[in-house]
Amino acid sequence: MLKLTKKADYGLMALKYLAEHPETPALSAKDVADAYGIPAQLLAKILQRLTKTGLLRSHAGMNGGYALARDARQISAYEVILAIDGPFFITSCTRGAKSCELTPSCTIKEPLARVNDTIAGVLKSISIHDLADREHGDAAAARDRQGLVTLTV
Amino acid sequence: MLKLTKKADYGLMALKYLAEHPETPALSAKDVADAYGIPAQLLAKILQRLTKTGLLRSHAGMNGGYALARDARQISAYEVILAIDGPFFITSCTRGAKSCELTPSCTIKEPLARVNDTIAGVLKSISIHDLADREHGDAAAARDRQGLVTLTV
DNA sequence: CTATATAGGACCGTTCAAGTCGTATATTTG
DNA sequence: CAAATATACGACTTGAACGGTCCTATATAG
Repeated sequence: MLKLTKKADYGLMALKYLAEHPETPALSAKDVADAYGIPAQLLAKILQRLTKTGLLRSHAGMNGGYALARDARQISAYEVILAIDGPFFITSCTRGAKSCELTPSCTIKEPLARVNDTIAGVLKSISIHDLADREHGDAAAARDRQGLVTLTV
Repeated sequence: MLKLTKKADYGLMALKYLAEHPETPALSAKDVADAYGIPAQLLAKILQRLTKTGLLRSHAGMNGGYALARDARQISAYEVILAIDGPFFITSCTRGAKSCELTPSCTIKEPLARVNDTIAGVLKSISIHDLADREHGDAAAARDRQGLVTLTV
């Protein structure tokens, strides 16, 4: 429980891979799938979804494939997960939902909604660029050393 | 996705309810279930599990039931979720696991493991007491005002 | 002894993630 | 043009996990 779906995992891995190969104009779903040993057809659908939500740009035909629609720094893990898995909520009953099935009995939701927000905040603070090139001495590495994101719950 | 199971939800609600009724020596699973409209048998098994993990103390027979084994301040949401749903990990491949199926292809896991730790940290910082009595002017309310927990990612 | 509880195993239905298949369409290249 | 390569997309299958019920055994208060 509290798991990312494999699709979201695959999506993040694929975007990271694309971010690591900025020289190539486009990489096919098969290219990426082979690189990670992911089912190609499944990854294709994931990338199609990311294209529809505007995170990727696609090009059909030979030598076609996918490329990041924006700079890797401008794409957050949150966006990717949201695009693939849809909105996530820790609790069954959301704060936004007008009425939970157990209303008003479910008094637990308000505090947990804040946990939810915290998680979202963390995911928003992580970019595809952070996932890639973690070994280089850049912002991501600096974050490693002394902690960049500070959240208040 | 990234959802708590209903069982964990129920467990948190039940503990909160117990924390709100410190005067009664014990509340039966049925009492709590009725209070929230939760299936009694299901809740019973959840409470049994929490008893086995030491978060609750049980007493069979008439006027029996469950009571918190510790002060509500000393029981974290993390413990409850862990007891009910087992260890949770954001990614399929854990940092602890010696080899993920995709090793070494899954290069995404390290950054996400830190997200995982962050979430765990947030859940550890929330006690059953925080869930209950949120309206009273205590630590929980103070936390509302200016933020208590500060995490570094 | 009886009513009320916990304890716990067996079982079932539904849902959903994960993956496959098939087909239509676009595009490059020979 | 034709063939090869890709995206686009809907339908389908399979397996596991969640949510929930049922049944039985045991403990205990009155």
